[in-house]
Amino acid sequence: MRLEPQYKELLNSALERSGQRATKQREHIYALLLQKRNHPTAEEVYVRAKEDMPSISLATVYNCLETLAETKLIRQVNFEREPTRYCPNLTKHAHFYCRESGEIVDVDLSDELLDELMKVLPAGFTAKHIEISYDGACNDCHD
Amino acid sequence: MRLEPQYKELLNSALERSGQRATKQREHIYALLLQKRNHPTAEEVYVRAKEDMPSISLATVYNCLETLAETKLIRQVNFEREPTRYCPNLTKHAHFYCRESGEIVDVDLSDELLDELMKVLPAGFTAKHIEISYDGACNDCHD
DNA sequence: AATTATATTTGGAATTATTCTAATTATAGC
DNA sequence: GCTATAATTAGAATAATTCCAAATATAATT
Repeated sequence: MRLEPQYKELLNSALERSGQRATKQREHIYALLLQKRNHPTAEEVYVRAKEDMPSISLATVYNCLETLAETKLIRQVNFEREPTRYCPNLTKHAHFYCRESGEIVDVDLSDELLDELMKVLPAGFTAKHIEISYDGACNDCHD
Repeated sequence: MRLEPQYKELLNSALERSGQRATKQREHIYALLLQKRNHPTAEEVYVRAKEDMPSISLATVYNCLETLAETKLIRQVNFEREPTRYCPNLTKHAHFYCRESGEIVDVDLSDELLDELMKVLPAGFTAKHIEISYDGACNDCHD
């Protein structure tokens, strides 16, 4: 697995900005998230990471995911009663979870819609973050 | 603690509809969620439930919360890396979580806004449920 | 009101996801 | 290359939740 130059640059500058070091493990995990964007859990990332880096540990996978999330290179995605999943799509989007096929799909959100969502907050409240999760049936699983 | 007649009615018919029995424990837990609407975790519900019903077990608290959620008398509320919380407000609303004070506030959502959120889904996708969570600073904790 | 079938509760063990810990190893700056 | 410090590692610990099998309660029937 290869991390494309523009992403390598992005990773290095994000790490440097936050005073953290570039390591093989961080690069590898970032690369595999970018390469197959299927919202894997930490456990799934671990399995995939070991294919090319058999000595990596689960604790390191958690550490790397934490670091990448902290530096805003990836996002955490949560669904009810599910382990946390990880997503390298940095555009403004929500997630749709099809409980039948298990598939998770990114749903783009316009700035206007996000603005409207901010406007419904009570006076004096400011949100740093909105998480929007849909769940239902995807087009392969209409019921 | 007393469950008001209209809620007792609501509980009994919901249980009957789904072929489940009315029990002291279910009634008690429903009553305490209605009485203090602060989005407690299962553990917090357990502590409060024991005040008036010392013999209740944690497993039962989980069972009752599960039953109440299944029958749509309460909703589960999830925040990143937090235990599930429970909410008896059945109107359409989102949740705002103030990480500083720990307070969770209901945010009413109009049907129009929910409609717009449904419209941004890709063709062929139908959502049974949308969960919207804000997090930031509440009016007591502006930063 | 007793009997019975079945649902529910209970305490504890098991599981799952995640975090912590202390020793080893790697990195970046000199 | 040396040194200081950060990151990785394996395994233990924790937190939240679910599972299990025995005891109990409920609702329906006699």
